[in-house]
Formats: sequence, C-alpha cells, structure tokens
Amino acid sequence: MILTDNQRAVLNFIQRYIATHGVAPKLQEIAEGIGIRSRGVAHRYVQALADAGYLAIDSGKHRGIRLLRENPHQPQTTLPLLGKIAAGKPIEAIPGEDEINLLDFFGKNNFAVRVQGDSMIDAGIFDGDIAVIEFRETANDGDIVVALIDEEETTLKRFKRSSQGRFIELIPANKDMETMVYGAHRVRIQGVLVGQLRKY
Amino acid sequence: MILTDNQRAVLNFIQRYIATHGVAPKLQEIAEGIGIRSRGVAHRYVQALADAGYLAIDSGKHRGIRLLRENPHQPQTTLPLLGKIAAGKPIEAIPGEDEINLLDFFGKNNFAVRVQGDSMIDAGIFDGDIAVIEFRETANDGDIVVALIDEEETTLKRFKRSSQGRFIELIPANKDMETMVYGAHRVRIQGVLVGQLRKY
DNA sequence: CGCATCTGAGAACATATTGAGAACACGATG
DNA sequence: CATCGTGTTCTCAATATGTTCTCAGATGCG
Repeated sequence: MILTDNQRAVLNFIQRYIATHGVAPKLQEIAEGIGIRSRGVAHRYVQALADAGYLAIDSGKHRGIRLLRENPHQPQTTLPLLGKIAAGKPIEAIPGEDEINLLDFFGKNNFAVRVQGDSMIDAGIFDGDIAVIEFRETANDGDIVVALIDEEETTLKRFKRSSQGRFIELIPANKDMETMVYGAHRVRIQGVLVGQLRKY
Repeated sequence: MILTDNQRAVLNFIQRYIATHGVAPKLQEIAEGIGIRSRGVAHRYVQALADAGYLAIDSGKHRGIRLLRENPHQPQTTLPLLGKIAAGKPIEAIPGEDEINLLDFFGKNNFAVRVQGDSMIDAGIFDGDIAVIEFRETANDGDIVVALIDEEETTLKRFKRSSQGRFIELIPANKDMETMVYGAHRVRIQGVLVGQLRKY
C-alpha cells in the first residue's frame, strides 16, 4: 500500500509528536499539525495509516494511537563516550569506559532546579545551569546542598557544621561573597547536589 | 495503559509534591494542584494511576500514596524541574516549565567526551566534566568546538575565524592561557559543544 | 465531458473524560 | 469517647474527543 503525501505527513507528525511528548496526539492536534481544521479529515488519515499497518487505534480512547512498525519509542539513554579530549591523538577510546548513561542522573528522589546567581561560580555552577538534586534532609560536611533558611529563602551552597553542630556554615564558591553562618535550627536541608547539566 | 492528560498531570504533581515536601499530598491538595475542587475527582485520578501501576495506595490512610518505580513502562527521561533556587520562597514551580528532558542531550550525531585540563575553566567546564558534542565539520564564530590540529592533537576551545577565514583562532577560557592561531588548513572541526554534564 | 481519487469542511452522534458534590466510613487527634 | 479531617464511593451533568457521514472542490485521465 502506497501512502499519499498527506498520509506520510500525518505519520511523520505522529512520530515526532510521540518522540517529543511521550504520548500520542489528539485528532485536533494532528489536524493543526498538518495545517487543516477538520478532525474528521485527520481521522480519515489516521484510519488509512491503521489500514496500511503503520499504527493501531485504541478505538474511542483519547490519544489512542499506537505506532507499530517503527521502534516502539525506546528512548536512547546512553551516549558513546569517545575519549579524553585536549590531549593526545584525534580521539581515543577510554578502555573500560565507553559510554555514559544519562539514567545515572535519575534516582527515585531526584529533581532538578535551575540555578540563579553566581554564588557557586568557582565550582563551575553558573547562572542558568540546571542542578540535579537528590532529596535528602541530611548532608555531610563538604556537600553542596539546597538549604532552606528560616523557612523562607532557598540557596545552593557548600555545607559545613561548626561548633559541635550548633552552627551551620553555608559557603559560597565565589571569592566576592562571604560565608554565611546560621544557628542549626534556622537551616533545613532540602537536598544534596548530585549532578549538573548545561545546555548550549 | 495510556494515561489521560489529567492523570499525567496528577502523577507529575504527586512526584513534585513528594520531592519538595517529603510526604505525599492529600487529595484536597492534589485537587487544588491541578485546578479542580472535588476530592472525589482527585481520588478517581489517583485510583487510575494505582491501577496503571504508577503508585500504591495505603487504603484509608491519610497521605497514603506511595510512588512505585518511577515509570513502569519506559525508562524515565525527564526530571521534575522544581523552580529557581537561591532566591525567594522555598522552591516554587516555574510556570510553563516543569520538567527537563534529558533526551535534549541526544541528537542523532551526538557523543560525549571527558574533558581533561583547565583550558575552559572560565566557561565553567572543569577537568573531568563530560562534554556533549554534536558531530559537525563546520562551526560559527563563538562556538565551543572540538578541534583537531595538524591531524594530531585534539582540543576543546572557543572558535573564531580571522583574516577572511585564512586563520583560525582557538580561544581558551582561562586567563592564564593564550589564544592559539593556526592556518585554516591545519585545523579540522570535529564537533560543536551542545551540552555539559557533571556528576558529583 | 464523465469518472475516479484525493482533499477539506463541518454536522451529527456515541462515548470517553472530566468536574461537582453528597453521603458515608474510617483514621487522626485530643 | 467525641470530634474533625480525610479517604472512599456514588450519582448527575457538562465537556471533549473519536467516529461516521454528507457535501463540495480540485486534479488527473480516458
């Protein structure tokens, strides 16, 4: 069965939509996606694609389109790690470490925050970067933590206890800023920095 | 099982709530969180998510929702993005931007390299960081590129043409190091920096 | 032209999904 | 125990979405 141009456009749109959103589009969205206004027409295309075996329809259900043939959208989670850079031959593989798995950045209790301000700039954490935080209520000296001060202000700083734990120092990584010291009861740990991402 | 839009919204809300508060939300809070007023409706959504295997209910108990495996069907590729940090109230959601998708770091031609040396330290790229590179043979002025010099040495530097393209400047981001200038034919671009990861 | 095919609009209908809220059971708390 | 808050179940109604249809226009072809 040969697909018409518009059928191919619909199939392509559905594939892209699922790759982006993780769920199938609604007929209304398909229609808009290929520049028409009729849900009925969109349905006709989807039906044709189903007849041709490209996808299946969970009849009646909202977003009830499932792709068949193509890869059932198993997202790639690793990148080839090609070697060290800035030294040596073109790019050499590193023995024993040949890919990086992004899933390492996930844990049950991880979340992300966008960093604002320059207080950790000397630690390579810049304004606009995304910090990956593991939710925890305790931290060790030297950890970089998300700390809530007086239940009011949240900040990302290096953590250190002092005076047998009666005080907590929050140390910025920026030589123009000064360490802040609080009574232990005024500081609540919300999480510990476990990773960092930046997108250019 | 396909989740409806609101079911996904509820799941997302619960995940974010638990990440920030450490305990599960009440049905009333879930309802408010997705903009409805009925506890009964919220319960219907939670029940549906339990049926789909995303969470478990300690029946009857207050706040008796437990998250199960983060995603029963697919590897998780997004992290909840909880808000900006270092300013303002505890952690606020950012309207319209509530998760970060790690698949953004993938492209057809992406690969990763581990950075060695301090030549880009002022750009927040530290020794040991992982740079995500898109394989390309051309670059624009200002891009950070992986450059192969004399088919021998590979380096990560900021790229700039000069003298009508006859020379290429490779500019480090480190005030202790100097810009290197090469004849255009001696430099071959291997890729352009599109992202950066660090794991603590 | 007459005909077939592809296309788009939109009406009409069935049902999936949603929201409100009442009523009741039971856990939490003093 | 007594009270309140919370979870649970239920019905009713409204809205959104999928489905099927008819009508109409455009295009290509014998």
